[in-house]
Amino acid sequence: METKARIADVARVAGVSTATVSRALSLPDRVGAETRDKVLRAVAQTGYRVNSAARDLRSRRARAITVLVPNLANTFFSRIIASVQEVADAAGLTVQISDSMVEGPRLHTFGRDGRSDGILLLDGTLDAQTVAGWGVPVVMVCEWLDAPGMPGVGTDNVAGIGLAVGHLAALGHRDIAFLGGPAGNVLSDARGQGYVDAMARSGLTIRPQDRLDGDFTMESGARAAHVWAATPESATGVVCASDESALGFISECDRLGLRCPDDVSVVGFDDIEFSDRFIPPLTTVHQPRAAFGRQAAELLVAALQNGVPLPTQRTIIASHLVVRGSTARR
Amino acid sequence: METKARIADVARVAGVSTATVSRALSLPDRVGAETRDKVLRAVAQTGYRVNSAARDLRSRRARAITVLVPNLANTFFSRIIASVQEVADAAGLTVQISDSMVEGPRLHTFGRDGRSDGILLLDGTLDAQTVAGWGVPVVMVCEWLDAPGMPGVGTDNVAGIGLAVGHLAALGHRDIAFLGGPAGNVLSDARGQGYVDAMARSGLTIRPQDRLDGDFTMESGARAAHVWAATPESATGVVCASDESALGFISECDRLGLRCPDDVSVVGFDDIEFSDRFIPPLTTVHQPRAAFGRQAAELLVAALQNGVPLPTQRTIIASHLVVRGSTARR
DNA sequence: CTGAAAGCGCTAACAA
DNA sequence: TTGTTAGCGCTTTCAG
Repeated sequence: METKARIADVARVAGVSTATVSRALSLPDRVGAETRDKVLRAVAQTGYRVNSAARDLRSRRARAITVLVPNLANTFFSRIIASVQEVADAAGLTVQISDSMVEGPRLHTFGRDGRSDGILLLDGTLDAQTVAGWGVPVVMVCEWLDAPGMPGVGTDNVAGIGLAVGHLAALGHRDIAFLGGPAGNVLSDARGQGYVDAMARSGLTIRPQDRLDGDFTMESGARAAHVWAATPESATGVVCASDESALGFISECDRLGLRCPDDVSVVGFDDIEFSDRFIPPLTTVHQPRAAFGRQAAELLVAALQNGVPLPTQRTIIASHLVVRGSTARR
Repeated sequence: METKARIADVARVAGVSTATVSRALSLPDRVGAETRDKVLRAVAQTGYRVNSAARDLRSRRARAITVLVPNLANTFFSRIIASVQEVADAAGLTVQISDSMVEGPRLHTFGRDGRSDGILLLDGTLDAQTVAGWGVPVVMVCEWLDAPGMPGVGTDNVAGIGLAVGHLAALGHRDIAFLGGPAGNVLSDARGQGYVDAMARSGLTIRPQDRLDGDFTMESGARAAHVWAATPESATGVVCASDESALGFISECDRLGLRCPDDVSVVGFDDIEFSDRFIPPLTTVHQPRAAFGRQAAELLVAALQNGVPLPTQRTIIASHLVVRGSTARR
């Protein structure tokens, strides 16, 4: 039960060969019931655990998948990861979570280092060539790369923002601003496009001052609040590219003496846990994060375990608007 | 540059032995400059990456540490993990993040499976014997186990709550309630004790209705708000065992038409990012999360790489009160 | 400073 | 159903 029992120790105690121990543990069906019991007893007695380095090396697979997240502090990701864990657990796979914002060389070792058999990538800012170089199946979640043919799961961001703009327009808002995400980010671009499309569709005009810069963070939302408040004839409704920036915006407005939704209506995007508990509760575009994680993980697991080919395009899961207290009739 | 170059391929291209390639990569000093260049060129040309399964097996170490977190959705943990990453990166170690809430058997394989050399444990609810069975160095962060002699990094929770109670008392509050954490949790217990101690120290009495049940979550805070609001002569100030529960409490009060801090003063514990942006901004006990992560990681890395023995007790890092807008004079 | 050779602990063929 | 036999790809003595 002590330091480190190896498979040979178990074999000796059970009175069988190491191959039989190995089989009893990973392919219980291919071993006699009696033998299996003997082995399991020996395992318990010796406290044996397989050494995965040895197993991975020999079997050329790690029985693990890696989830690459750009920013663990972003609460948006945690719910996704939770459902990935569920699916992976059910399939007998270990989940490793890693930061995709690592410096140069290490970024290239994912997959190739033999530590995981597949990757769930939640970061759309990586170089497509780097990703291709990983040499293991990759499924994108939420974000995506420019590279064509990559499997992914996410929502229709253009349509999502359309919901938000439509809601504000229906409430009588004519001047609707957009608090964007970081430049170059695929989500920012799509959501920005959704704003343009939806404004046109509603017959509304976008004025220069209606474009507010942001980067998804609360701080950027707070900064945008200052810009917005200092603008003459500023918009009466603001659609934000993320919940966090929306919360930052409302919070800073409050400090400036401007109330939401009395002085300004604000819509977020994501529906993170805090949004429902904010004061006022945030009207936002809900993203089915659990479904993202589950579907992406299922795709990857099927590819890994049953050789099911990965799709060559994104799977789109619809978002919907959750109307709460941060928006009001103009 | 293709599928999978092995060390032998690099050796052939460079015209040296595999042993030399290995040395050139991990012990550059013990190899001639010219040879090293040849090898590095061959590595670049072949696109070689070491197979860590093979390396880990042979060298009997994984060059990785595991961070075990009970709940990734809790934003409290992310800042801690970020600084762990920094320290580990600097030491050339990989960080693996895993969920400590996994079911039975898998819980026993951490450390013993050869996938990591040490563990940072952020969950105080695990069985001490299970942890001991991991067979690798473990450092607790924030929470701790009953087992004596375990190294850990955290704050003085009793003192922290004392700060909160003292603040409310100084503001003239006489009836101060405590919204607790989950029963049996070490943090809950310590913070509950801090409440009892501080109330006594301030000469204040704890009435039965001043004890509000919670479990650190926003929802539990919201439930407590109902209980509190329905109580006659309810407390004028509430100290909460976590920021999330404090936010839930304030939010639900607001829905009940009760304003913070006008109708009730609320103090949180943790100082998560959202607290500063809540309306009102939350007065709370700040926990130095980055320092927790950094110190714990440094302890572990020193033990792993330089054989520095781990301390046999917790390292305490002081918390401090951040006064914001959720508390007011009675 | 470099090469040859021997495994790390395990699983996958291949036999029996 | 079980055992025997080879390695998986790498690092590490041990020589030279």
